[in-house]
Amino acid sequence: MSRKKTIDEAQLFQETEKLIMESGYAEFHFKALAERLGVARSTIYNYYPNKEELITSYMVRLLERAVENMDEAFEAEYPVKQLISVWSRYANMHQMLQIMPYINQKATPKVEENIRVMYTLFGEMKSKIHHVLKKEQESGRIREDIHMATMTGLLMATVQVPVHHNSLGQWVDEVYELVMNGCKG
Amino acid sequence: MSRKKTIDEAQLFQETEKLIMESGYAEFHFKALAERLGVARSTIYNYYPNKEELITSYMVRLLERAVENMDEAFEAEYPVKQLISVWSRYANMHQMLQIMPYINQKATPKVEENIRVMYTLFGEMKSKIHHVLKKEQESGRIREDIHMATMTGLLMATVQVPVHHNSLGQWVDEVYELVMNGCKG
Amino acid sequence: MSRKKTIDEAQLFQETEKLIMESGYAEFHFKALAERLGVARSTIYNYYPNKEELITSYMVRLLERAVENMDEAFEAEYPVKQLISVWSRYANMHQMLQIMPYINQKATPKVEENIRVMYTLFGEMKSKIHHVLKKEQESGRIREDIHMATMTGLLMATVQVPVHHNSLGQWVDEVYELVMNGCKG
Amino acid sequence: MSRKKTIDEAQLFQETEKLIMESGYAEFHFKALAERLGVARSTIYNYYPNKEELITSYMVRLLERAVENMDEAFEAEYPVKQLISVWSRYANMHQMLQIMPYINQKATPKVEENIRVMYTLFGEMKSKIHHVLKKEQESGRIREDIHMATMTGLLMATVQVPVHHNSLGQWVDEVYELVMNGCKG
DNA sequence: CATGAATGAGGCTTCATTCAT
DNA sequence: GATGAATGAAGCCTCATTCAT
Repeated sequence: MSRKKTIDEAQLFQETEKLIMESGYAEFHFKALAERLGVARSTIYNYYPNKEELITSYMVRLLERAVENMDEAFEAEYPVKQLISVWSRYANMHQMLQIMPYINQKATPKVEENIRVMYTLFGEMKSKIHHVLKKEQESGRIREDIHMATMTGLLMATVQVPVHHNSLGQWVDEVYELVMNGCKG
Repeated sequence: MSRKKTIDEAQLFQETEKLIMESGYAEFHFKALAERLGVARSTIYNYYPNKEELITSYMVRLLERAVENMDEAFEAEYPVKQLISVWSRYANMHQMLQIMPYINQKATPKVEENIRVMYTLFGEMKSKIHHVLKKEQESGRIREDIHMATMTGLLMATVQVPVHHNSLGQWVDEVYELVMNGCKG
Repeated sequence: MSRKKTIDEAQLFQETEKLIMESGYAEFHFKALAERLGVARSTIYNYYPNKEELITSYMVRLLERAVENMDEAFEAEYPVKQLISVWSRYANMHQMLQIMPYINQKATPKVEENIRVMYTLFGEMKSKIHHVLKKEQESGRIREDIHMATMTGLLMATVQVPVHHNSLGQWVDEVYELVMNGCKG
Repeated sequence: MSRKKTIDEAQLFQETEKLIMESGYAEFHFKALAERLGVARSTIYNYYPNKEELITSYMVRLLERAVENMDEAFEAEYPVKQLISVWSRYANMHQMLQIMPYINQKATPKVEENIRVMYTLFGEMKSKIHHVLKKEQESGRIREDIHMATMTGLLMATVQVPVHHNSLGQWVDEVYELVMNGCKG
């Protein structure tokens, strides 16, 4: 009946991510996006009515997946290590979240909703980490004399530790080792 | 007619920082800045020829101070703790550095130079941390089986750990404790 | 996939009128029209090649009917009253004509023709009113010391008098009374 | 101190009026306006933040003047004639008011306020006409058997009667004669 | 015919920046 | 130096319209 699509949401999200990771949010326009996708700028408006909705929709999806993946930690042998591992796979998510203050959060109702959803997901995420740590405390594998919030914070901050080594696996090993046993010689 | 209001660099930097900390780089315009300073927009151009130069100059100065302060760590009793402490006082610097990708880095030669200087300063900073850690390793207070870069990274990442507790002092204590001895129970 | 909804000119005109009466010409898009008709926007192009042709065609038809109805006045007992009565039934036409300045009159040859036809019909209309008044003058029921154009104009302007009372009939009675005998006490 | 202005509000209003009278509201853009004024489009934004504010501000001023002028009628020898006369001088106002439905009335708070003010002024206007008619009724110069609203409406509608004759004075004479004494022969 | 997809033209706005005083 | 005025570049967005299926 109608022409076949030349782009789809997957491509849209993919280029959105690439664009932001490469050049930051300041360079994220529909103009640039359209150029990369090889379509007219207005075409994108047939998919998303403005850039805020596109980017927040993308971020929601990203967060959703991360939250799901986090469940792996519950069944893993070394839950904390698993957390770090999952978390590291979402390094880009961390960067994406960093741009949230730059988003015009009142653009449209849909945007506001997306933002709300993101906060909810973010809360879930923290809560899952919390649960994992709590369980570990109960089995005596994690100390109890430090505020949970600090430990959670440290764990989440590890995503910022640069990956200098051969493999992500090695990175995870080292970071896990440090987080668990500290730097002391 | 004209009130002949005068501004100086100190005010300029101060409002620049406030503006960015409050609303992020996206809200950092000469328009907004001029309003806060109570001068005409064009007046700012008598001091800085464009916004990139202003902001990068400000950041250079900030970094310089931080690098200087870092030297305290060399003489401290607990050098690593001191590092964390200094570092935490520059939380805003961390946020400022985060906006670097949003800056049009090719604006003018002066901007490019500022960026270069910043990278140099950043290198110095890492190097100082490196030295501190190295010295600690030599005196056996820090382990040697983990890549230095990972430890440095973790240390620098701690600035992201949120401060939930009463005092910054307590925060430093807890983070230091975790960094040194880990989470293990 | 496609529901194969069909539309006809009658629906098209009906929704056109409703749309314009409710929201004015500024809100008259094929986008809105298509939504109300429950068809794809592009479907309308199978009937009318652009919005100017659609709207001018609609207006031509409206005017044609009004002109026809005006003939009733010739046979009526009180021709002037009949005129006012017919005229009042075309209040919406009056509103439609008001949007003419907003139409891009050079859109297509067909549009230009429609506009021409409208002017012709409008002329006919005036001429019919003129004839009615003339005949009334001849039978001495209407004064002769006022320019015919002014009287015609006043008659046509009455359509703007708001209808505050119970019935349209009452409105016609009052306006007719005023037009014939004036406000004088 | 600063450059001298190349345009002022008066010119802005004047061209606004001309533009709308000539081409209708659809052709009223800052682009067209800027061309006529011989300035850059963005310059106009230094005066009015959007077209709705400009146009509604203009209309408010127009209405204000009309309302003021209406007071002449109270002191005039033939108040109703005076009303028609004043009213006719504001023929353009009538056209301007016609475009109100096309204005995006929620553009900004200022626009909303302007609209409110306009309604207030419009109410004042009707009320003044009402008073004049009432006073005339009391002195027996105007009939009492017709709804006031209808007479007010007719009076206000006269602005639509086209001016075919030499002078506006003549037009006023004829229309006044008709309004007072009617068409009857 | 009906449709959904793509597009271009055109209008809206915001700011950084330049300039005359 | 300080200022207010003007401007251009750049991004946003909406529709009418075309086109392949």
